[in-house]
Amino acid sequence: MTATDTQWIESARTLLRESGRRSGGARAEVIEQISRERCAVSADQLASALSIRGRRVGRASLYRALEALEEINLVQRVEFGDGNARWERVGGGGNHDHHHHHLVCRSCGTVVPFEDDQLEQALSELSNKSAFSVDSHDVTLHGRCSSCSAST
Amino acid sequence: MTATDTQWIESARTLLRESGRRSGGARAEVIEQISRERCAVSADQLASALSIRGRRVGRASLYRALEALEEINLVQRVEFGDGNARWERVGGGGNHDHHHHHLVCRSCGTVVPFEDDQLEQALSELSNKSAFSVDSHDVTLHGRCSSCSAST
DNA sequence: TTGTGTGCAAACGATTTGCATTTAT
DNA sequence: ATAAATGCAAATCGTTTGCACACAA
Repeated sequence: MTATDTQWIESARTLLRESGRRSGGARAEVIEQISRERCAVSADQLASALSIRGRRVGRASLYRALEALEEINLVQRVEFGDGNARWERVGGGGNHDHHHHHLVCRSCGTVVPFEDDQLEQALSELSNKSAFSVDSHDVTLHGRCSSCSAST
Repeated sequence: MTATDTQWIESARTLLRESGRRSGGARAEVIEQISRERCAVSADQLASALSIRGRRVGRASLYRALEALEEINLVQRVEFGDGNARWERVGGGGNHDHHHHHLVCRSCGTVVPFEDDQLEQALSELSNKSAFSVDSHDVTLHGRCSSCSAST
């Protein structure tokens, strides 16, 4: 577990408390699991990861935990067009937030994160120009990963 | 109806025929309605737009038409994180394809399209660098539109 | 004719909600 | 003590599928 992970977990606990919420077992497990993930994961993936660790969490609690974390802006919900939502952590105070975007293989579904300064620069200028008050953005590149390209 | 709209409709008819499909009434209506839209629309929006014109189309036929159009790459399915898919036309041969991205108001759900060369430039370089063979991309900026910002 | 296209109704599956119970504070 | 958290089961809701019938080629 990195220092940033720990910081994010701390932020989550603090912000949840400050927003008048209590910290039950299920929610704590979801928070810890998300802090371990390095990219967007589906509700199913979270549930099985927890299950494997012997920390079975009810579906309802899982979704409610994600909803709460989204409300305090520590988690972002993303969709890649396959009809399933995914969630990933954002912010949390660590200096290096691992802000990234996604490459999605339209053949096998693999999701790979990437970062790019020039892209962020363009997005930032765009956000300033915009009539909206922009507070987040997401970019998805769709294509075929190298192994799927090979096997065609 | 612009020249580009007409071209897109023609492409749709041709490509559907070439892919061994027949052109029934429902499908034709969906094609015409999408050609009228200037940005991503949900299945519901399409259904009611057609309904208002007195061209009621079955839900199944609607989704099947969208699926067919997506397969021949004349329509792109996008999701903005609210759990509903939307579709919009792409390509079709017109020189100016109106390739664009989206600003989404997280308060009222309004979707506004925008274009930006610098952004496209960054995305294009990124696609070349990537290990994936990238064939499409989408960018969504989330925030609050001016009227929602005002009324808070 | 021969096989697509169509639309109704039923099926699906991810996410949400109702509710009785447990638990944090 | 009091209200929030939990998890089961039931309810939602967008989307898909099965099927009998209509229609294009």
